[in-house]
Amino acid sequence: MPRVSKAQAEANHLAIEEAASRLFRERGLQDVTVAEVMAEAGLTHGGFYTHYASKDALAASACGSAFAFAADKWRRRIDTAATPREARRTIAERYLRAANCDPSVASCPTATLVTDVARAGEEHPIHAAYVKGVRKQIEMLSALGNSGDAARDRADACARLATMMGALLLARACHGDPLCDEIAAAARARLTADETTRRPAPKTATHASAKGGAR
Amino acid sequence: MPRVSKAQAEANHLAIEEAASRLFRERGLQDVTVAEVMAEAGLTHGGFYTHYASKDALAASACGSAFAFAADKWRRRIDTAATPREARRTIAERYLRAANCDPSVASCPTATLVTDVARAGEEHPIHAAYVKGVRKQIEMLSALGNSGDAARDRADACARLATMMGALLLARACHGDPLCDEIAAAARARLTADETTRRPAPKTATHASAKGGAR
DNA sequence: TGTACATCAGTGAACGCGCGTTCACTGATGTAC
DNA sequence: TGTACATCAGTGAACGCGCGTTCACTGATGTAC
Repeated sequence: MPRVSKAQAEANHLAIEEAASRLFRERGLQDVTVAEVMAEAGLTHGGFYTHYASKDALAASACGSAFAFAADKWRRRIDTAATPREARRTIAERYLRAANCDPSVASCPTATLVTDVARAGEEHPIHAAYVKGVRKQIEMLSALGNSGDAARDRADACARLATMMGALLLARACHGDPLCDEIAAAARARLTADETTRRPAPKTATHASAKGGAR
Repeated sequence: MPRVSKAQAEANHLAIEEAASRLFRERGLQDVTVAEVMAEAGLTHGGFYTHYASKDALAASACGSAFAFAADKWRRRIDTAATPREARRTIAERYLRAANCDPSVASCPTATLVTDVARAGEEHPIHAAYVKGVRKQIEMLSALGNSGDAARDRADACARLATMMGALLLARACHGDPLCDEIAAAARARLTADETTRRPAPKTATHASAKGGAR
């Protein structure tokens, strides 16, 4: 069986990365073994090192893939939404839908990998991939803002992402308890509430709607 | 050195639990070994099992301790604050202060243990301890609400906690990048913003302030 | 197009190491008299 | 109060097991002629 065609080897590489992307998000970096990832890809563990230099390198690569996949999903939601506000709401609703609150399901890498990345430290190859992915998400959400103030839109995007992933993680950890649904529902409600009622300050209520960013 | 006085044994037990509470929050359940916890408590690993049935049992117990300690801290902030609103703001500000955004520092168990608990599953002894701790935090925040609507106060508390711990985790994972400070600052600003400008609906603006809950 | 051979993706056994847990042992503690 | 002895908190070596990584080997692939 050894020596597989170049096309097959490439397909195997993709299968390994996809399996890793899902498994790492389902169970974390440490609970998933190299052998498991390889088995999931239909291979044996020995061949792993012809594809990646180490498990850490796979983690970084798979993290990047997971973010790319998530960004595509967000992009599609944005493109099909009628307005930026609808896009923001749809993204939040989908993010916090009940299915994602099951901790055994692989959901957003921002949430599922956050402690792994924090603990791994800045030198770990996954750190750069993670930060890049988060930055992209903040930029995407920020571009959906319509306060007319770019800095404000960006701060809103940061807070939104924090609320989304914080609620998702809390709900997942509380799965099996009524708190799970309660937290997810509260965050969904907060994130889809009519944001126009939240005024920047006593400043210019008309200014914002006049310059109104993305449409 | 064997056979230590009952008082000393009790002190050792406490030292083990305190070391575990801190280490688990700093580095997670899996990155901390039983031997490390015991060494931190000034003991050798062999004696561990006279104190706990297993590492999992220690994790559950230490989780409970961490939450109890956190609740005391919140309680003190509430008691010294002039108003519930000031208490809410102080708690959020302290929660997201720069020092806590260093991932090598043990901060709130809600944040630092969330993925460990989610992955451990509902049968793991830590699950009940964690959910109980989160419930208590939500209740404390909820009691600080002043919308005049208990259900609304509680939903606000859920969303607040999600934003707080989501931002803390994101900042910790992005430590070393400008995003770290940006996210923490954005969440602090959001959580300490003048909440009275955020109206429930076009409903009763006076109704809420009239019944106004905690004072 | 056909043949000979070097390459190298994948296999599966093995190596090292670390960690949770167990266990025989120790000797100060605390109790029974 | 003093003495004899059972208890048991703590020690440190050892056991099992799992996992990341290595390596000799295989045989189809792909290339050189």
